[in-house]
Amino acid sequence: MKFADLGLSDELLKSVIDAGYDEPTPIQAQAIPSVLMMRDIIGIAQTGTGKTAGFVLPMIDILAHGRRRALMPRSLILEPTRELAAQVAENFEKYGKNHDLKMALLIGGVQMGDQVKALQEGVDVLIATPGRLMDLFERGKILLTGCELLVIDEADRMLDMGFIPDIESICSKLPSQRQTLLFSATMPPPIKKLADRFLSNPKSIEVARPASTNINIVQHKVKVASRAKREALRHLLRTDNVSTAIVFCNRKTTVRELAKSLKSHGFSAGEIHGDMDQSARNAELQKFKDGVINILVASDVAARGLDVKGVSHVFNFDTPWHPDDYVHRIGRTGRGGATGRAFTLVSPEDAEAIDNVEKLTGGAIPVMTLDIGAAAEPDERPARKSRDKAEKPQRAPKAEKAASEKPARRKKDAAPTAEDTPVHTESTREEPRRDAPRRDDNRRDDYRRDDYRADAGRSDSGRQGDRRREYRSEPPSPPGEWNGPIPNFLHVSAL
DNA sequence: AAAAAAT
Repeated sequence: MKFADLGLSDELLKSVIDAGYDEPTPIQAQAIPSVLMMRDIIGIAQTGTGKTAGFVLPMIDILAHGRRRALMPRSLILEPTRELAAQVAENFEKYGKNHDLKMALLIGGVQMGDQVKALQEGVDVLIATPGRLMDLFERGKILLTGCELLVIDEADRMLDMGFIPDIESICSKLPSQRQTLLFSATMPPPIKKLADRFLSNPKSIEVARPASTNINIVQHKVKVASRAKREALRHLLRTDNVSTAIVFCNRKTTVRELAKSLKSHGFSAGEIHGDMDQSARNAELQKFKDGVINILVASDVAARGLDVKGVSHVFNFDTPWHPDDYVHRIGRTGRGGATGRAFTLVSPEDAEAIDNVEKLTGGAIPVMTLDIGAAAEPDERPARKSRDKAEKPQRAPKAEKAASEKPARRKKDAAPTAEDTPVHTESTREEPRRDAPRRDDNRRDDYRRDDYRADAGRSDSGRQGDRRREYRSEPPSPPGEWNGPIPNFLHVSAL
């Protein structure tokens, strides 16, 4: 399958080829012809699957016909974060260079003046985060009645962020005669409901199972006492052939402190999180893209969709609370067919979270132990379960495990791991058959955690808080499996 | 337990 077979115009094909692409990704191959036929689409796809070009390319051809008018954008793309919106705008610029199309990027954190001016001059494409779009709409700076093409990107993320009421309100301002494309990595009931309400006879396109991880990413979890995390990270940064890395933390404060610490240890690091103003965020991201720094310490503002070429490593300094975020974070590496490496530093506090991640992704992540000193004196409690002991032989853990354990269930997980994992790798779990039901359990948990009512807005957080408490009051799961003495620190040699 | 998004 070639791009030339998808029905795109010649001049558009030229920009695609100039950008270095020849073969469409699966989602592009499926989405582009349908979008060109003006179908509504529900696309279930992770970021990194080429989803953006999947809608940007056909949109350019659709918009090539017709005229733009002041204040009346002809199409609208909604994105959950400013960075994502900016990225989609870059795509439009790249692929639309042979077309006379105007776009406006409507995001918060920047002056409204230029945005208003662009709207007054007339735009073909509006790329927006919901907040700023609503703001401008309420100020009467936009008319959405001419907007006959709508893209709702990362819908599940929008849901997480409480944007669904905004989305509904925006949808109701658009003409009912329009084409709507909805993309989401997962399809929880509220998103399905949204799709039922605002899409007509949509074509479903699914390219990757939700929450599956890219086969090009070699994953490890590194057991480490929480106070040894920084040292473990530095060790990995120095020894694992890191060219460019994103280090994710769960808290903005951790991001700040870690970035500072890395710098003081001589690393070329920067930071990005939501407490920084937009220009600082942009500047750090640009430094990272330009190679001025090669380590970006980030909050989950950068977890989804961020597309920086050539990120060799993703480190999870903390295991994300929400297992979906794990998939998104590590998806920042291994892009475009390259091989990436993802390390998750797992301290006892991360035990429950990593457990949820493994349930979601359907496979135990291989464990790696480091031979760094600080990790050898962790603050753990004695082992509690016999299973734990069985999994912590002092010697040759691998051989023993290999005999007793079934291979990872999904080949795609097993393949890169087997060939690329250092010798000192073991698997911590032996319950493969429970995978399927537990995955379902986990998903139900997801639904319980968030408030999915259509009218749930940010002002409704009290209710959400109640639910969270309810969720958390369930019986606590046992502490981390490796709370017992950490096994000998096997030397990890050639990584 | 967090983060994000309008100011």
